[in-house]
Amino acid sequence: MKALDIAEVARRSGLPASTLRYYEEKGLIASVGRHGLRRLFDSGVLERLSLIALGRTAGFTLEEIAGVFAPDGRPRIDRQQLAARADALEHTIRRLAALRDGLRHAAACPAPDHLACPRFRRLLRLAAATQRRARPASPAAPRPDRSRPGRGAR
Amino acid sequence: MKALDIAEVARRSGLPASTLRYYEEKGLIASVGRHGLRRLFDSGVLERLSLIALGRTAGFTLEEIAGVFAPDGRPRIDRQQLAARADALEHTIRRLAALRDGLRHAAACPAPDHLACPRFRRLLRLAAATQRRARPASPAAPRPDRSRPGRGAR
DNA sequence: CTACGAATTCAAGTCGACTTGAGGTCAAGC
DNA sequence: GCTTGACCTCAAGTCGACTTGAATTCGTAG
Repeated sequence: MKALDIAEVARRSGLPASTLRYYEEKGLIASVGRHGLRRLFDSGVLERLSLIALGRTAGFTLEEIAGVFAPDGRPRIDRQQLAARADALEHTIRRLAALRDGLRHAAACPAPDHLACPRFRRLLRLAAATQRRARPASPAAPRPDRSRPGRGAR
Repeated sequence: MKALDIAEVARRSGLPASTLRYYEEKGLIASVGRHGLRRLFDSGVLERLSLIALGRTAGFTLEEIAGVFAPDGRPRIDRQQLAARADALEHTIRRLAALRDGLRHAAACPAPDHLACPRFRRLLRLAAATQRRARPASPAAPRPDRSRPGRGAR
């Protein structure tokens, strides 16, 4: 495990350095030391960043994600809570699957007004029924695309 | 289709009136008229709100959601774009499924440190690989729960 | 007709997650 | 040993999505 400087972590993770500093400040990641002023990260931080990204994709706040790690830094094992989150996630996944089907159908359906299409309405109802006070989720649309590392994609 | 006042729509949709006004201002919904100052909504707005909620769950911004509706208010049929969004969503769903599996496994796995568990690491790698600049997603965690209409969720 | 309470408008505030900018430091190359 | 450029800190700004509050307007019950 050789130490990586922030630029290297940024390059490998695709996150801007500012975000890495921010994450450190929030206690989501930790640097193993400094070289002068400069932070040095252990390469394990990359794995951790993957985990964080994953949690973000699932809609957890940074605080919640931080809560999954024990103070010592390793993932904490509150089996009960983990299972609960998995269940909630399952729920979200189902809603998203319904939306995906709805979109696909809308893209193919010849009906001029989707709201008139029975199939579409069924999907809609299903999705609405599945709904249970969910917070916004996320990454779906083809955006302007400021992809590369440089600017932080969010 | 009888006209509903904002309180009724709020009650039935579970959204606070302030959010409904905000959505109207943003062009996501429209009132069919006024009774004095008071907005009147057509009951179809409820369906539309479901669609909006669904889009939000999938991580679309309000602007993006608004973009899916044609100026006349019905869902617009840009089949190409719809299909693209469905694909992006598919992608997200897969990541979330990986996370769900990871969580379930973590809740069950006897290994003291999940990062040491080969199965967990595999899921992590998979998730990291699947990752392609995705925006935050969402609703997953069991929160403090300020459920009812009153306070807006999120 | 008056009072009450629900709705309205508009400006400002909040929250999470970052980004930006000004001004400072320091290790490495020349 | 000096310059340079990557990094640093800290405060402030931004963006999306709403919420809150003050001041005002009405429809309706009494």
